[in-house]
Amino acid sequence: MPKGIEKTLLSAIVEGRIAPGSRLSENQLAEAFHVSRTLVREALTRLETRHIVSVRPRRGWFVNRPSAEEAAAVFAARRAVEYGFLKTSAPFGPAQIERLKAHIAEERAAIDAGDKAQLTYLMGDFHCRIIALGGNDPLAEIMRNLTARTILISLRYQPAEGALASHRDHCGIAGAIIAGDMDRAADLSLAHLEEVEAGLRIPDARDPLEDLRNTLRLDPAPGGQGH
Amino acid sequence: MPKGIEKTLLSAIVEGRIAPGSRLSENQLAEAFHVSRTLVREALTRLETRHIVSVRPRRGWFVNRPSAEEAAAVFAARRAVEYGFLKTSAPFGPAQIERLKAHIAEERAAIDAGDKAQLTYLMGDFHCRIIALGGNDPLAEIMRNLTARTILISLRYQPAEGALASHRDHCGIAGAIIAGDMDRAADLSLAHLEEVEAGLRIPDARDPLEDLRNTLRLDPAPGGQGH
DNA sequence: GGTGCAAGCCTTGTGTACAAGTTAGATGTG
DNA sequence: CACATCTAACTTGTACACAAGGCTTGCACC
Repeated sequence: MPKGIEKTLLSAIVEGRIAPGSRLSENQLAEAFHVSRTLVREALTRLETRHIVSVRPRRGWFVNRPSAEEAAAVFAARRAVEYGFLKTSAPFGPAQIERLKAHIAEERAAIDAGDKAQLTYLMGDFHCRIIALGGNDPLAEIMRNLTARTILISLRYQPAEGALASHRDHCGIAGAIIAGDMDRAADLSLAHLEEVEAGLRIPDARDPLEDLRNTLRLDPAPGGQGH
Repeated sequence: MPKGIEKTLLSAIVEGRIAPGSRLSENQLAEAFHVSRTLVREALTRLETRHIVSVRPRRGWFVNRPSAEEAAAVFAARRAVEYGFLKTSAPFGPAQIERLKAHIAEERAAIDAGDKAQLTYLMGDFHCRIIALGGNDPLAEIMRNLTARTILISLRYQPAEGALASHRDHCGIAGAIIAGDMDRAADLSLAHLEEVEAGLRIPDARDPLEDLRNTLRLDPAPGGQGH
C-alpha cells in the first residue's frame, strides 16, 4: 500500500499539481488516503531518499525546491548518464524504434493540445523512455529519479516554455537513434541538455532578496482543505 | 537516528560482515540498536529503496542476493555512468589528483595487508571516489548505490580475487586521469568493468540446482544471538 | 512407520498513543 | 499603539499494542 501512496504523490508532484515548496502534512495525507500516519510517513521517507521531498524536524515535509547548485549538479548528472548510456549501447531494434516514434507522436499531440503540465512531464519522460527502452532497469530507475528532480527544477526556474525547442531537439535525437547512429545521438543529447539548462531563469545566487523570499514563503498549502 | 542505523547496516553489509541472503530481524536489530522497531523499519525501508535489502511479506527482511540478470544490468549501468562521467568531465586539478594518488596508495596497503573484505570494499570505492572527486553529489550518490550493489554481486559470485588485476587496472585509469587524458580514462574504465564482470563465476542460469539451493538456504542467521 | 492436521510461536503490517518541539495568536503591559 | 510574553494548537518523532499470516513442531490417526 505505501508504494501506491508514494506513486500517487510523485505523480501529483511531477505533473505539477503540487508545487515545489508545498508543505505535505502527514495528517492531511493520512486522511486523504484513508490510512494512518505510519504509511504516509513510509511513503514520504521513500520520496526523501529520492530527493523529491525533505523533512525539517518538527516543522513538516516539503516538496523540494532545488537550489541553483543542485540544479546544475542534476543536469550534469543527467548529461553523464544519458551520454554514457547512448555511447555504451547497441543500436536500437525495430520494436524499440517503434516505441520511440510513438513517444515523439505523443509529444506532438501534447503540444497541439497545449497542456503545459503534461508537456513538462513528457519532455522529461522522453529521456526516461529512451533509457527504459534499453532494458536496463537500474539505469532506468536512476534516470527516472533524475528526471523527477529535473521537473522540480523546471517548475521552479522555467517560467516560459522552451518546450517547442525541446521537442525539436528530441526529434533530432530520436532521428539519430533510429538511424542507428548512437554516437551522434549522444552528442545531440549532450547539446540538448546544455541548451535546456542554459534556458533556465536561475536568479543571481548572490541576490539576498531571493533567499529572503524563500524564507518567507513557507506553506503554499498542498491543496483544498476539504470540509 | 534512523539514518545512523541505515549507515551502520550498510557498512556491515558492504564490508562483508553480513552475507548476502542473510535475514535481518526487525526485533533483533531493534534490540541491538536500543530502539523500537519503528526506526529499524525506517532504516530497512531506506535500504530497500537502494536495492540493498528486500522484504518478503510476513517472512522477513533479507540482504539482497543479486540475480545474474541484475548483476549484468548493474554492471552495464556502472559502465554507462562511469564512462559518461569521465567523458563529460574536465580534467582533474592538483588537489583532486593528490587524493586520487592517496586512494591508490590505500589500495596497495590493503593488498599488502591481505585483508580481503577491506580490499573488496576499496576496489569498489575507487570508482566511487573518482566520481566524488568530480564534486557532483547526485552522481556520486548514484555511484555509491551502484557500487554497494556491485559488492553484493562480488560477495556472491566472486570466489577468488581478481583483486590484483583490478588494482593494476585502477592504476592505469588513475594514471590516465592524472595525465589529464579523460578520454583514455573512460575507455580504460569501460574495459576494466568488462573484465571484472567477465571474471565473475555466474552459474549457468538453466541449472535448476542453483535455484533449488537458493530456495532451500533461507536464513544463515545475521550474527551471534548472545545477550 | 508414515501422513495429515492443528496449535503455538514468530514474523511483518498497521494503527494508535503519547512525547517533544515549533508556530501563531491572544493577552497583558509599557 | 507597540511590544514582549505566554499559552494553546498543531507539527513530527518514537514507542507500543494488536492484527494477520507463515513456519515449525508435536500429536493423533491411519
